[in-house]
Amino acid sequence: MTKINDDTLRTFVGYHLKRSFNVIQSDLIETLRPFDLRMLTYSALVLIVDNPGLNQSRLSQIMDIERPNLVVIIDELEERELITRERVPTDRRSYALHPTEAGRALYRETLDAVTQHEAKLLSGILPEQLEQMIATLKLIETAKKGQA
Amino acid sequence: MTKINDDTLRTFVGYHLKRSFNVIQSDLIETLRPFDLRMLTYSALVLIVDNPGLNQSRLSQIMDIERPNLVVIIDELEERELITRERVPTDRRSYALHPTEAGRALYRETLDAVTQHEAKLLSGILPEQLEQMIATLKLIETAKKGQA
DNA sequence: TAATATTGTTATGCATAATAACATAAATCA
DNA sequence: TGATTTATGTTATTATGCATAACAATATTA
Repeated sequence: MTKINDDTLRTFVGYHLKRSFNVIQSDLIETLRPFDLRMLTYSALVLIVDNPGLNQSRLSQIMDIERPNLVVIIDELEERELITRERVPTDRRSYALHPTEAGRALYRETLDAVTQHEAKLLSGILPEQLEQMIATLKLIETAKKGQA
Repeated sequence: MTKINDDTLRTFVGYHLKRSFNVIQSDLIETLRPFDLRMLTYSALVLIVDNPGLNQSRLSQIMDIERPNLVVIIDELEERELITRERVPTDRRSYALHPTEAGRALYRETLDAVTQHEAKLLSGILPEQLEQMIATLKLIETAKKGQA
């Protein structure tokens, strides 16, 4: 079983990001499965609980997805009665998104589970090291705007 | 335009990884577009050039994708005559994958382009900082195996 | 008031990824 | 050796993530 050489791809930061994200993503998917949530429905739920009243346009912006893709996510959360869509009197085009009590309860449960799973997965890494990495990731996140 | 609060999601390393990877991925997709390559076809091409003779089973392993998903990728590279599938005499089940001269030429072109684009995108970040981050990313990558 | 922009939506397509089932060939084992 | 198990590549199918075009309803602006 000869070892395969991926040195060329290893010269790319994106390759490392992708591979490590895959590890965390797999863990997260398994963590969310018992709650019948996908990554995007979970993210949306958290953001709605933390920002009650926001509309779909703003939510799609912060989630970095196109508005059409958010519709089905909101549909699902609404159908499960985790959130509500409420007409805004001052702008009848948009809906204000609010969590239901069930939504807030699920939020608390999942937050606990996700936090613990990630902590366990990353338990072998020093907190300072993770903090430093996050600082660099933030720089990358804003790199697009920063440069021409 | 009220600012949206994503502090909860910011407590997760995976959230930062995802967002920063999106930035790099967008850049990479644009970089590869002129060469008519997607991320996966590009990765496969690089790995075949760097490891001539490997088979699809091994390639799918290193690429962290299922074998069925690799088939169409290899089909595409073969149809464009960038690689060849050659029967292995000692194991007639598998194919040895080899780059053609055109495949090696495209490899060189794209390697240049991708390297330059990533360097430009990350030009505002100190090399030491990137190196430190990569070291941490490698730890995450192997975290799954490391823990129970 | 007329033209333009925004919000949510439907429809559609592409890319990534996972699983089941299968034919062919190799390896194991009993 | 022959029977069973395993490995490789493949087809088919499905789920998910993500992007664009086009549209109705409403709001904004010129």
